[in-house]
Amino acid sequence: MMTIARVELDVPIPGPFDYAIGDAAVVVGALVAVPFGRRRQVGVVTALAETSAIDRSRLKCIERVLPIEPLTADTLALAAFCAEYYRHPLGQVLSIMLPTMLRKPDYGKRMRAWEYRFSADASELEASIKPRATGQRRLLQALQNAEALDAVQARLIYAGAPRVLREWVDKGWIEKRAARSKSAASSKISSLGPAAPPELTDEQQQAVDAISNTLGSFAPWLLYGVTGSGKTEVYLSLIERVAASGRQTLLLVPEINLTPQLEARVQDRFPDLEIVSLHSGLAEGERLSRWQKARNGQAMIVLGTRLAVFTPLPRLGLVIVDEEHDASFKQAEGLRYHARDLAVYVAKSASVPVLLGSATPSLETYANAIEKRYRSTSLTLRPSAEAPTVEFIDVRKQILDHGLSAEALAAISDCIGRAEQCLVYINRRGFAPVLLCRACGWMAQCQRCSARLTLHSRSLKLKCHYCGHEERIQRACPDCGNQDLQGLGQGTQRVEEALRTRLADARVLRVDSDSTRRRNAFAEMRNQIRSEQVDVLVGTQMLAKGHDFPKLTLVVILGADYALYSSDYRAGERLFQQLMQVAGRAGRADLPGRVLVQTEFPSHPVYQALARQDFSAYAADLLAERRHSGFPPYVYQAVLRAEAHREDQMWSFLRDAASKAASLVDANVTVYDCVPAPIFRVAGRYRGQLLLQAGSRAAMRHFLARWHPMLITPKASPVRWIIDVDPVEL
DNA sequence: AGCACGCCGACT
DNA sequence: GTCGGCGTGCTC
Repeated sequence: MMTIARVELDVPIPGPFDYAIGDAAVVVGALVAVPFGRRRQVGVVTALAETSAIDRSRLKCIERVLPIEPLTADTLALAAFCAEYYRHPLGQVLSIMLPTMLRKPDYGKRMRAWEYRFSADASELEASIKPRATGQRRLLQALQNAEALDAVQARLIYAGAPRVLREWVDKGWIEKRAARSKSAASSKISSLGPAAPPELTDEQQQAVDAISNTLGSFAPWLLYGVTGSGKTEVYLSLIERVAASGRQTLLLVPEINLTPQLEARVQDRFPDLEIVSLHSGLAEGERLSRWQKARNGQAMIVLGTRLAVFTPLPRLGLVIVDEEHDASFKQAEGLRYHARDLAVYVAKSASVPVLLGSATPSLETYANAIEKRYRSTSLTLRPSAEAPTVEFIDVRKQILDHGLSAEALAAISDCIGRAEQCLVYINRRGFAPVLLCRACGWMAQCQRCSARLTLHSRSLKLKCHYCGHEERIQRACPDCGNQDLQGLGQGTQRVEEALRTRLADARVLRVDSDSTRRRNAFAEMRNQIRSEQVDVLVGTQMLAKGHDFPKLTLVVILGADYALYSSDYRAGERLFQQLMQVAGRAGRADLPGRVLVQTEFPSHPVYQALARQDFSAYAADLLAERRHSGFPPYVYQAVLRAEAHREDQMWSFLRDAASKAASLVDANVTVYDCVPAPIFRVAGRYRGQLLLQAGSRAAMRHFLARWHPMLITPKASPVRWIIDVDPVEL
């Protein structure tokens, strides 16, 4: 008779925690509410046992089993893999995987809706409220205004409402009764009817056939498809086949902004299939209900951002990762998982194919394809358009007007004259990246970070893009008093302003994370662009990804050179991917596209490769270089990142960790030096890092499994640290 | 991470 | 005199 349950909890200390099983029916995978310290938490039962290392008398009892199907062995295995591979506490991994509503100990308890109303004259109640108790007064008012007040509203009006209302009920001033249940408003948008599947091109058909042949077994695929070659059509055809056999497809996309668009397209194509999208912008209840639909097999297509990779899918038939090279598949904090890599794991454990699609595959995936560990298939033709022409504007001997060359301005003006649209791409938001004093060389610097403040002219503020700090623009240099401070360099705001003055009639729209912060702002802008209410777009990364604007024929790229100065060996790869992406925006439909790149280094290999639109040659060069200098994908990396308010504490932690690593004498692992992070200080914390490299994933896992526990101290350390496995940025 | 207990400064 | 700061200690 198993009497003890091992429970994983969302705490940063290593579990599991043992609990006595009362009379509850506890099974492995069950979600349980347990007392923990002075609070209650939801945990996941990972094992049942008869004995515990903890004294029986100290064991607490499981309070309740949440009314939800237990997690399956597959889901638990995925969590365990993540915890082990990414060196993250299992309880926290499980907590990340579950919709937040399931982390509440009272989930599914009969939360009968109560409502309150007066049962007697209000005067006695009114008199009882003390003059300063404003919350209680608001409650009273709400009771007077409405016939009845429900518990949820009451809580919103005043956080202390539950207690106060109980008191008033006890005193007999108000009464509590069950609320009449509101009928759930459900209005499903009816579809226009199935969109006719377009005829596949030969290439598309070949890809679909080849991949279809591997359905039913694990097979990783690279779908290398140039921009505009119709990768999505391949996805849809495959989804159709998979769904026809009663199986689910998991479709991962990089950006939340792309999900509604793709969701609409998929839904149009398959009006009879249940499709759910999962992303971080969802309300909690909504997320839970969609998650349930995925988990009970009702949803045939699950579309989502990286988090969706954790969705339990009982009848999984195919996994697709669109724009697989995109860095946003890698979570940058907490559990630093890579959704693309986990997608491969998920496909493998479900014995289904996984399709990684991109016009500029990551070098990891590309190397796998070249070396035949992955199968590959390509789409090289753009059925809807010719490849854009790429030209360079050498800005070395030019005077620029707010960063714009005369040629670029002329091209933009021409483009507008033809009633076509133009995109000015600059991957920097704000007005100018630096505020400089020409007299003494002072630059506006963030007090808490080793970073310069970016000038935002619209809001008249200086903002730190690392810690979010904002301050008013100084009138004069704090060092020498000079009143003539200048913004140096270009950001989206400055380019926007310059275009507005130079091209007075043009309708200019800026699209960056500042201008799209408002809810729905992005969707509105997209509609404006598509309905041709805009001539010139000024934007960052955000505009580069996957959007199809048929009237867009000219792309002007500014300020790309800065990436060439980066110390990160991946900068070249990322720049190329970005440039290819943004160049791909030009000239779809029947209008030829043109790309103008302003640069000081027109002959740099990255630009030459862009001009030839030749990913494979450039990738081959980069791979040769990586192999030669011993970088990924030929080695596997992990970084120990540490930060502390006191610099010396950060360094001593890192050095100690480095010497512990060295003490493990593992010939398969190289331990590098402790170095400062590229942004040494962020939000008042000093940051440093230690790089490790291993010849194989297994070697790294084995090493980390031994090393990681050595770093965990019994008591809280002033140093915050994390191991980043397979980092995408150093 | 929470959330407690515990021992020293500015205020109803 | 208290309210409240965050140092350190524990959670099956």
